[in-house]
Amino acid sequence: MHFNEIIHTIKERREMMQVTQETLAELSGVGLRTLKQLESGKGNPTLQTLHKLTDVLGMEVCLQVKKIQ
Amino acid sequence: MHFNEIIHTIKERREMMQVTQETLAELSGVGLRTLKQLESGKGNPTLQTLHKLTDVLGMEVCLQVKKIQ
DNA sequence: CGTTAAAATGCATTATACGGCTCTTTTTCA
DNA sequence: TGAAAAAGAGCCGTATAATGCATTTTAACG
Repeated sequence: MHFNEIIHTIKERREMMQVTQETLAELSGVGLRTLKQLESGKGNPTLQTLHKLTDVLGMEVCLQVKKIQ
Repeated sequence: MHFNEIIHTIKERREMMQVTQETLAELSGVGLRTLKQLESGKGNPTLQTLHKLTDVLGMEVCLQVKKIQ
């Protein structure tokens, strides 16, 4: 899963849950500025930030062996 | 997948491939100091760092919907 | 339109990840 | 059990992620 995909997934999931950036920021404990930066594709979030966000979104970060292409 | 699991997976995978921290650091472009810190459980890697490492290890970061427990 | 909510952006500050260098500790192996 | 390799840890400068605040832009809707 590529960087952009990960970011996009977060945004998509948030919108699917009909939650504003502001609300997600509050619920997750991530700064609003940080979330905005992330979703607009500028940023390189830490694992912790990613975890805080995905947690609220009912998702989780994982590692998996790459599929052969 | 919890934080520690992710870190542990990286270490496990590296050892499985019989690669030293030093070699993985070189191959991935991640600083040796950073990798050491990571594997010893101290650290909060950025997505980029994680990506560099997992890439060399033939793995990838992904998001998935949490399973119901 | 005009209004309002949501999202994006600029600026500035603080916290911390990254990384090199060196030294210590642990592990490995003949 | 002693030497060498690998891993861990301290010190510390640099880059940048995280964050707040204010402002601007965009989207939604009457």
